[in-house]
Amino acid sequence: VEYQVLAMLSTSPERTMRLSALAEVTNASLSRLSHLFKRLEVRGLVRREPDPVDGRFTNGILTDDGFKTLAAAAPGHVAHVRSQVVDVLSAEQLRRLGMAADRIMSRIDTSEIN
Amino acid sequence: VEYQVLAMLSTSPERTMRLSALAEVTNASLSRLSHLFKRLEVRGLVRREPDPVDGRFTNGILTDDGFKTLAAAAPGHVAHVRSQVVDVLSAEQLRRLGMAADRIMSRIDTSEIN
DNA sequence: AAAGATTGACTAATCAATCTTT
DNA sequence: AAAGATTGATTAGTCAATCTTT
Repeated sequence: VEYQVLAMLSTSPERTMRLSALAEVTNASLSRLSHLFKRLEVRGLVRREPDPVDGRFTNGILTDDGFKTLAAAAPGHVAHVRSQVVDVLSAEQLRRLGMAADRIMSRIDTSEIN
Repeated sequence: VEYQVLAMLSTSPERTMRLSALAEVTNASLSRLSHLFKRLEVRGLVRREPDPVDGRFTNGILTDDGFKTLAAAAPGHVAHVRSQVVDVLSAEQLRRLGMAADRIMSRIDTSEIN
């Protein structure tokens, strides 16, 4: 999830995303994301800013250090996922795995009582 | 994993299995399983015994209390998994999901350097 | 030495309660 | 009140080191 957060931020405009949006795309709870983001912040990889438009939102921003750290980690991370997951399945199998996972996650999301 | 441990024990001869075997079927590390088993033991759901044949093994045994707890939890647990996973996919999709997961897990297992 | 298992320290995730802004 | 987020306490998982038995 830490990698996902850094990666999502790196491809976003201004390298910025709302924490609630990050929680949603990573399928993490808001509480988990808040703790996780704090750890990244302590390490200097991200920072927070209240949304100037709507103060309820908090914007997460990737720092230059965070971008460098992501860039350094990416090749190894991608290679690892490829060798452990992607290369083990056919293109068709991988597509079907993704579809099944999406179905299950959306079912869980809609049935949850918060 | 706690549920899996209780369920596996309940269908084993003498309601007994080696901890290393439990770790393998649940895809948990031996360390994780040891901690988890200790928690179940504190709750009185399982107990340990050294294997009389080979003292390196530890046998995990389901207690009567553990069996009752499992029996009480099973209907709800099964219904939940069914509604969140099984019922969301077709029989064919479910079979393919299982096969893909098995492939990935066995790849991870064989590439691991302990 | 190797296999099975355990331990303790550290890190991460969960859960419920709380706070802020709208 | 509702949405977004945070906090602190508890529980769980990880990692490396260690112990026991073969």
